[in-house]
Formats: sequence, structure tokens, C-alpha cells
Amino acid sequence: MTMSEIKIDPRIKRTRKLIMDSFIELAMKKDVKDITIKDITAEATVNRATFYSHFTDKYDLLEKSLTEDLMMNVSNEIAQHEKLTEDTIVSIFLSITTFHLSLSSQCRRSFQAFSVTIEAIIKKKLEAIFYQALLKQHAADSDESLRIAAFMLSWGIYGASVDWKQSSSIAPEEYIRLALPYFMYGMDFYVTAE
Amino acid sequence: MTMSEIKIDPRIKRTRKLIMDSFIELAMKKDVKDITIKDITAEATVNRATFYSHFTDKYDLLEKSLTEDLMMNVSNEIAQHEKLTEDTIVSIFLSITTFHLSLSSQCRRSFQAFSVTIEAIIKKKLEAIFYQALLKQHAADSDESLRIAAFMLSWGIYGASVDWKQSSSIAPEEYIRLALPYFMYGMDFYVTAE
DNA sequence: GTCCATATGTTGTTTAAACAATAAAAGCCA
DNA sequence: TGGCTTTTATTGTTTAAACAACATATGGAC
Repeated sequence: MTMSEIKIDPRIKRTRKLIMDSFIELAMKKDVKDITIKDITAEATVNRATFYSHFTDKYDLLEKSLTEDLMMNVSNEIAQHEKLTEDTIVSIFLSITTFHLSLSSQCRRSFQAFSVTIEAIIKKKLEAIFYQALLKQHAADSDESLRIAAFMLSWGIYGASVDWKQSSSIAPEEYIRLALPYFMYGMDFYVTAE
Repeated sequence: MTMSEIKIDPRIKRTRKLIMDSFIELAMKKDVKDITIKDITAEATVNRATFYSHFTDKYDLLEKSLTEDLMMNVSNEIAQHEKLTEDTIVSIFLSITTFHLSLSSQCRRSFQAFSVTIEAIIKKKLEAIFYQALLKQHAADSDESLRIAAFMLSWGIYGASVDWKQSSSIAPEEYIRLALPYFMYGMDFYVTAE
């Protein structure tokens, strides 16, 4: 499908999944800081040394557990469309809000302490993905301007998801449609339109 | 706990479980004869060659899948009591009826074709377990008489479970309590009691 | 019947994970 | 504070599982 990273040893996939799932499972029951590596590997039926061959420590695992699912969706979304369109923005926004919903319903206690960390992680990932996508479309333009565009996009779309969660009562689809013009045409749309 | 078979590589346990669970899962959906090894290993995320290092073929897997759970219970039950008592008979009977119930509710379509095979497998296993248990209690007696006793017990208790399922409307506990005298004292009880 | 695709077993090699031993850090509590 | 247990992190060795390639065998379709 995605042609990148074909042929990865199934044992690696399985072990990573076992560890991540066990971690999420444990995080639903107790605080992340009270979870030991031993707890995780015991739950995952995996040797403790194996943990360290996949993750550097608990917070590396936290990061990867949180972003893997979300970013898989987002990356696929972008890869599918092959270039950024309004629809791309919409479906990425929906991926993020869905992710936040599942996070807050699944394991609020454990993860709310990391909301700042989570935000930073996701924005950074989004930025990288946007940057790559932009590079393909605008190979000519300067790297720096594309980097900045990617940065603005990631902050904008993540910020929109936060705003939606905190203040808005409309459906996420509706919300992002309202915000779309800003993403596509910038401030100009709102200032000069009549 | 049971002190026997300590220290078995967790990968072996995991793989066996993955394969067996996948097989049961598939057997709920389609006929056993239509399930390929490839189907099973795909579902289990295990290499096909690995299948053959654990089971000789599909019917070996069938046999082990069917008996593993049941026999685990039965063996533990006997191991706990350390000798055969009325209570042992009762709880083994209950294990068998429970097993039959779960089998008929889970995957009737696939397994009803094997009812004869299943009966043979279980009786043979029961016989072996009874024989071992009797050997401990009556080391002095002749092997042959113990073997026969084990044989009679296994047929009796399995037959009782079949009779209960087919003809009886009372609870299994009640049923086996009624049959207990025969197991304990044999025909004599019914003939000479007054 | 032949042809073709798919399923079954088997084998030698490579690799991921288990294991055991180790040293250092972190808690803990008296 | 010192002594104790628990957890962390790393390393060399062993083993189970993945992989690829192979030789049958089975089963439809033509």
C-alpha cells in the first residue's frame, strides 16, 4: 500500500503492539508515573530486555503509543490525496478530534497530566508531515518558506481542534468547514471579502 | 504452582495460544475442513513454518485446541485433591458439562461433525489422568486392574455427561450427585441396599 | 485427460526475542 | 544517614520464530 517500509519482520510489529497495548491498558488503571517497565512487560508477556530494544524508556513509549495510531491515519490521509486539498485539511482535523475524544474517554486520569507534552508531540509530527507534503508540491520554493507554512498549518489545525473541544458545540465537520477559508486563503479572505 | 513443566519459553506459550485462539475463532465462522493452515497462521500472525513446529497438522491442532482447556481444569482438579474423592468426581463432571456447553454454543457447526472424535479424545485423556491418580493411591495393586478401573471411570463419567445433556433436565450438580453412589460403590450399592 | 493455481509439508539460514548476569540508580523506612 | 529492596538499563549468549526455497499434492477449469 504505502510502499514505504515494506517487509518489516512480523515479530517486531507484534512485540511493539503488545507493549503499546499493554501500556494503554495499564494507563487506564493507574498513573503513568506509577507504571514500571516490569509491569508493562509482564502484561505484554515480553521480556524486559526486549522492551529496551524497542523503546528507550517509558516516555519514549508514551510518545509512540500516543502518536502511532493518530499519525498512521494522518499520514495515510495525506499519502492518499498525494497533495494537500481542502479535503485533506478536513479529514486530518477529524482524525485529531477523534483522537482527542478517545484519549479523554479512555484514560483521562493518566494522560491529562501530559496534555502539554502531547500537544507538542503531535504538532511536531504534523509539521513534519505537512512539510514533506508541501515539498512534493512546491519543490521549487525555498525550504524555509515551506517549513514555516508547515509550522503554521500544524499549529492552526491543532489549535482549531483545541478550540473546538473547549468552546464549540457544533459538530467537528461543521466547525472545520467554517475554519477552512482561513487555512486556504489566509487572513486576506476575511479582510477583503465583501 | 503445579511444579511440573516449569520454565517453558514464553514465546512457545504465546505462539501456541495465538494459533489455537485463531483456530477457534475461524472455526466459529466456517467449517473446519475449509480452514487452511494459511488462514490459521495469517489470523495468528505467525509464520506457516512455525505452525508445523508446534502441530503436525490441522487435526492435531483440533485435538489439542479442544482438550487443552478442559484437561487443564481436570488435571488441576485431581492434582489439588491429591486423591480421588466424591468431590473430585463431581468437579470433573462439571468441567466436562461446562466444556460441552461452551463447545455447543461457540462453534456447533464446525465441531458437531467431530463429536465422535472428540468423545474418543476426551475419554482417552481422562483415562490416562485417572490411571495416574490411581497409581499414586494404590501403588501396590496390579497395573492391569488400575488400568481397567481408570477405563471404567472415564467411560462412566463421560457417558454420564452425555446422558445428562441428552435426557436430563436437572442441574448437572444434582445429576452427578445422583450418579455418585454408582461411581463410589458400584452396582452393589443399588442391588444390596435396602 | 492436461494445465494452472493454491495448499501442504520440509529444510537451512537469518534474525528477533528470551535469558541470565551485571552494575548503577531510585525509593524506602527505621 | 546507612542498609535494604526494587527498578532501571546494558550486554553476551541461546533459542524460537521468520524467511525463502523447495518438492509434492490437491483441486478446479478448460
